Amino acid sequence: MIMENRNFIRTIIEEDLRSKKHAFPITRFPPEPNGFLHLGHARAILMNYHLAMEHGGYFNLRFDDTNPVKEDVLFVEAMKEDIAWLGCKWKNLLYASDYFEEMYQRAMLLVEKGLAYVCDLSAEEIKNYRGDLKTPGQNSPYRERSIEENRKIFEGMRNGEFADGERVLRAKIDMASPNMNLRDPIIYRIQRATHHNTKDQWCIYPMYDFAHPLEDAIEGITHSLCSLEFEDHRPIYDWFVKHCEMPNVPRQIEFGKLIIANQITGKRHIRKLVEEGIVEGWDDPRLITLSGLRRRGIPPKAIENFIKALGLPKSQGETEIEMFYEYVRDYLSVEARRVHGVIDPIKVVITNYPENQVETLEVPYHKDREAFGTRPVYFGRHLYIERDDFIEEKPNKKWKRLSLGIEVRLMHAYFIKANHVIYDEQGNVLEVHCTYDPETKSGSGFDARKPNGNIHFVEATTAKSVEVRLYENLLKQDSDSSAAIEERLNPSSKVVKHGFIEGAVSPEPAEAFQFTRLGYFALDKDTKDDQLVFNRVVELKSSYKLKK
RNA sequence: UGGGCUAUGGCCAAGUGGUUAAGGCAUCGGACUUUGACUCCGACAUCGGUGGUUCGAAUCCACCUAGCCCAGCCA
Repeated sequence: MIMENRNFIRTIIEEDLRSKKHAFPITRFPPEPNGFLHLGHARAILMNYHLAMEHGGYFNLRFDDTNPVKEDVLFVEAMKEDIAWLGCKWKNLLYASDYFEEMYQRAMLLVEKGLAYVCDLSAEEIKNYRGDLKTPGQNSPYRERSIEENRKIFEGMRNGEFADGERVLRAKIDMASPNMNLRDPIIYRIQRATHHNTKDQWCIYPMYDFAHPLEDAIEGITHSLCSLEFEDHRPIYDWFVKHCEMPNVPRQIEFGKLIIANQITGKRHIRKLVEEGIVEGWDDPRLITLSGLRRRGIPPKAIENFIKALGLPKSQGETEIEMFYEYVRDYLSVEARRVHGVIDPIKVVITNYPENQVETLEVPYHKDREAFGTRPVYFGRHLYIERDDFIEEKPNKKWKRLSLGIEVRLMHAYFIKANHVIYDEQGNVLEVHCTYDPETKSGSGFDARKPNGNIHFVEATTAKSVEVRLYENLLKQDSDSSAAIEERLNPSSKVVKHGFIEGAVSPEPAEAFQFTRLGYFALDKDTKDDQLVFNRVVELKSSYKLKK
């Protein structure tokens, strides 16, 4: 796979390079540090990064921290970790707050040019003067203040002479514009709050529409990518770059953000789930936050492949999570070591195998990746197999597993035949007594009989006990997206099982293994010395349709 | 007639006047298989609608329809 779609932004960049408009592209990812990044953000991060790198340019990480009341260093650290994890290396780590002085000076330039004025209207009044979608706005009575007066008051704003919300600085554009963003947008507001970077140095903070184009221009960003809802802001973006006389002229280009169907990404919603204990934190493996995906064991490269396959459209769709999982499988299929694990065990006793004897078989970690080496797999009288792999009576000709009187191959070991079943008081299968045929040892070339399928197993006396967390989608499959989240929750989104894995395997943190025939599993951070804990990353696909 | 944007198979998405309308996911067949996985073959759309321009249109024009965004001193 790993098919990368063409996209219109790449075309624009290549044209700009060909026409010598730019020598190389400079992009940026400009998050506001006010929450956690999720899979949707991965499109913006990876596309900005790769589009720049592919064309010999570079990529900046810039925190758009212009609103201290919503932001926190906690989030900047988390975001840095997530972005680095995705493999995106920023050339410069920057903060909008680094430019507060220059922004102030540029705003003053606007004042000097008669293009900005201090407005004393209250928030409520400004709203009323703005008109609505179909009605033009009215000019503020303060719109024609003298340049001298504006300069003085704006200085006063900076110096803390006014209360929060008492005055704002506005750009003088057009109160009758059909584009609401051009109706004399506010560019500075007074807000006494301690900023995570600049502390109490400022009591006025620039608004996004003013700050963002300046940030881009200051850094020499060539292509400023953002999502569709900012299309209406492009005229004002260009207006500020021009009238603030910025030497570099970045170009804003909008694309459709990545939305994954049937997932929870809203900060409010996730916070609520966390507070109510429905999920275990922002990094719960059922969430598609980047930290959740990381904890679950999703390889970052799989995210990159997925994002590249999706492309960068100008339209706005909703992608099914299954497509993402397929890219995870695609990657892990090649990269994950294989190991036998039994998640819902039943005991098998090989009655013709000596007690207290265990033999060792050398088995490759991946049959197509010799470099992965081999591991010792043990075989003995006492084994575990998957409960689903045994049914007393073979149900139909398609059944390729163990049944009474039926012979299957234990992968990498021997053929066994089931002879007898022992039940517990409730009538559940407790043990299956089998016999093995020493002639059928794997690798011996035995081909006199064909087994009724191949199943995996774990030798009981050497096995490591593991806790396995099986995840399903947090929300029910076709849940009505207009319904309340509480009603859409999938009650079996997390199921904990206790099973066994091969004794000789030592899992590395964050490494995803394939548990043969079951799926991919990675060690969770809850793992303790005496208890391995695995998360199921994704199941294997199966064309087996006789599920109960 | 506020403004801006989008519309290609169940989902994602290429395509910018001449292609049998890429590719991926899903689905359905089949081959292979010591993972019912992987891999491999094969099947699977006339491009929101209607008119028009053209020798020729998903690609140009007109009208229509549907959806999304904009009235924070949020980003």
